[in-house]
Amino acid sequence: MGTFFQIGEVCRLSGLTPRALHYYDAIGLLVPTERLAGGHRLYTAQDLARIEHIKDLKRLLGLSLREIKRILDADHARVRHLTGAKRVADPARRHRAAENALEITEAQLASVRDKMHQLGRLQRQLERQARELRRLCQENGVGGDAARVGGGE
Amino acid sequence: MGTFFQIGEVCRLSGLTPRALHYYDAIGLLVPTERLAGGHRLYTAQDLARIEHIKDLKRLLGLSLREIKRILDADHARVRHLTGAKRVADPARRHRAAENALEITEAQLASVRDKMHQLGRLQRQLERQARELRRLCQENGVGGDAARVGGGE
DNA sequence: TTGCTCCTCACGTCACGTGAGGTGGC
DNA sequence: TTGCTCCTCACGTCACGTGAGGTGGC
Repeated sequence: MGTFFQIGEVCRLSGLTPRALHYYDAIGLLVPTERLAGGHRLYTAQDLARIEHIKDLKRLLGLSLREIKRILDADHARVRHLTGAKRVADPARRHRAAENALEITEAQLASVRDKMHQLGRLQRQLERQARELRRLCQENGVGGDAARVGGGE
Repeated sequence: MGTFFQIGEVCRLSGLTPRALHYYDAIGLLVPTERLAGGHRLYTAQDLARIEHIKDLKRLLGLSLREIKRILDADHARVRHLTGAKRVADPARRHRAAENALEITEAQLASVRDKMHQLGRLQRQLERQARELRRLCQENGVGGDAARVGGGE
């Protein structure tokens, strides 16, 4: 039916290592959709999308794998409750599910904005430092306070 | 002479734990300037500044403590070579030191900008998701496709 | 049979968390 | 003497890294 990827392909596409994927499998964070008789893991395109989500939450927000699992599982469940053919019939419960999902998303957004501010602060600091160093390079390189040594190039 | 901070104060000011500071001391990343006879660590204002730098590089750029140590040590040595009374006499060597420091700073800046872009991408993605969820809340809450259940407040 | 990719132990590492038991100045 | 803060082992944990030895289809 669908197209499957072996673990080697997934590693090339995602930049993760086989060991990391084994670990994600063991803790239930990313269980491959299929397995060959010999035990070889087979991943789908959805699995790849989940991996990208995991990488984002880990590298960009610094969350633990346990927290990431909680968020992704909630997200997945909520999306299935809210849309498509299998969505929850009761509209009140559906409303509650949407509000819950919105809450989680807003929390992540707040975290993202906080990180952006902090990164902005660090950026300005580093830029100031770079300007000062460039000034020092000019001073010592072109019109320094001492004889020129080992000149040109 | 100067004002010293005991480890408890440093923890309240920085948000780190005593164990983390013990560890930073053990690996040589942050060795407190002074020690009491009983072994109690005493930190200076400069030590606190170094801690903030460490926190930034760790939390925002995700560097390992080994990499952070390398950067901070280089930074510290270069600053001392470049400025003040004890600066290196030879202007050619001083120029090289400045260029080296500039290179390290530029590398950090590139990393910061990359992170900002990736965070921006994640932010737009989350905002789109939040908009859709708000739409779903409206649909199910105000003019849904079924009877209203358990209404107001 | 030879490569290649994959597998499962299992021990090592990094950056601490978490008690366990002991010291030292108001 | 009683608290309080601090200390040093030392074992546990999280997220993998790194071989060690074995399986399975072109």
